[in-house]
Amino acid sequence: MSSFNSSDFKKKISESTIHRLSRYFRALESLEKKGDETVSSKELARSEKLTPAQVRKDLSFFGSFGTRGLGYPVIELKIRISHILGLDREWRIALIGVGNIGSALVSYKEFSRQGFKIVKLFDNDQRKIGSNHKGIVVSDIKNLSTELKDAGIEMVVICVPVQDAQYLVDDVVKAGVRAILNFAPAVLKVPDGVFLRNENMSMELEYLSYALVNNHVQK
Amino acid sequence: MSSFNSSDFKKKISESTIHRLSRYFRALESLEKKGDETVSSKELARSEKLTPAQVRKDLSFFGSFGTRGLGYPVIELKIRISHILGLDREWRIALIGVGNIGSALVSYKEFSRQGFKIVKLFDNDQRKIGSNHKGIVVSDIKNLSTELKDAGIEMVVICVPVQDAQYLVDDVVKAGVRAILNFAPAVLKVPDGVFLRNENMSMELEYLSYALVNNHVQK
DNA sequence: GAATGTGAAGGTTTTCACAGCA
DNA sequence: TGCTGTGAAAACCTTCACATTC
Repeated sequence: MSSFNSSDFKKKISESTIHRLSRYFRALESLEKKGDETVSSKELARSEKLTPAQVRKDLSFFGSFGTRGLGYPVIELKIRISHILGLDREWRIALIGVGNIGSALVSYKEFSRQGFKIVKLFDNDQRKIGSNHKGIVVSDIKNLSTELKDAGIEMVVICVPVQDAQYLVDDVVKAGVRAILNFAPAVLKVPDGVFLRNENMSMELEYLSYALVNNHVQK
Repeated sequence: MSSFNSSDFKKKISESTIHRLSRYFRALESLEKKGDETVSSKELARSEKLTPAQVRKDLSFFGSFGTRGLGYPVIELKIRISHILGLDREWRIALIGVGNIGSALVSYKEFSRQGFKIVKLFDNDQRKIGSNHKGIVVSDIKNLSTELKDAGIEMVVICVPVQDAQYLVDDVVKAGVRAILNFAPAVLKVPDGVFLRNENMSMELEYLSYALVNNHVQK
């Protein structure tokens, strides 16, 4: 990029900051349930095992939400963060690959609670096509492109074997979807402007294995 | 810690480096399958979307595995990394909470392929206790402590509702287990010397939501 | 007095760039 | 010549410390 004007300038916010916002959001939900009206950076930090300065810095990237001497208003801050993260709306999601992991995710309450609504399922297995999971009928992967468009799908979750992942991602991108969550242990290519995140459930077990073998000192 | 001698001195290796080792390991498995005998940091980097310098630096923390002018020997490097990560052995794992996610994980091939063997299941639901998942009979959570010890369990995977997670972790720690993978969206406390990792599947969807809403430029 | 918001300091991770070796 | 191994530089992220505000 050789030039920019003030409207397309945006300070790069780190991935860690965004992940911590998710955590603050959850902490605030539980404070709201408890009936707390305000919370200090110190309290928020303690509940998430962070430093107060970290909490304040993270929030300061997006505005000044607190009151000096008092702290942050729980409900308002929750609303602000939900807006920043795009959690103040519903997302229409399709899930491809209704195997072990896939069908577990269809029933995963945490997704729907946060506004992530799985509304379409796809598979290539004739025995699965037409079957019903939590009220959603599994579609044939053949009709992927048109059905993704017709259903107004904005995000796709990929739960297929590793060898099928790349060509499915290609199809999904062709259908105009710009956000993909991939559970297959594969490094996938997507064009610029498409957001891809990977969820690798073995990785954390491998970290534990490393920690035990090396008696690694936990930070 | 107020003093150390050379034998317990260990340079702190970053979490990111360990996670990248997992990725190199998988890449090497696939290179081995392809029959490649050597690989350069450049090739490894490209396949994982990293820089060659990053690959070399990561590996250099653990030794000099390559040959100048040539690259790294695929099979030997794979063996070395598997040893560093503790993947050259089997781990005996218990899974607590045989719900959606829990029962999907029991059948998750990637775990067993990597030497993570789920050998015990626990639940507190009478309808589940005694039932059979992939050849493993679900035990009553009441007998957790003795059964964990008798089975020689080294790692525990927690897939229970958020409100049950902390006291179960406490019991697991009391039973002498030092590595825990937690799928509940809770911030759990463990004493020093116990390794806890969290797997939060909503977090990456939230990141995608943030990216779409802010049209965040992907790095 | 209490707690935010934020430049500056400090620390960590990544990248650069090149000496050294096959 | 080609590619590793690695100090040094650059980039990035976290923490400090304090002026500011309620």
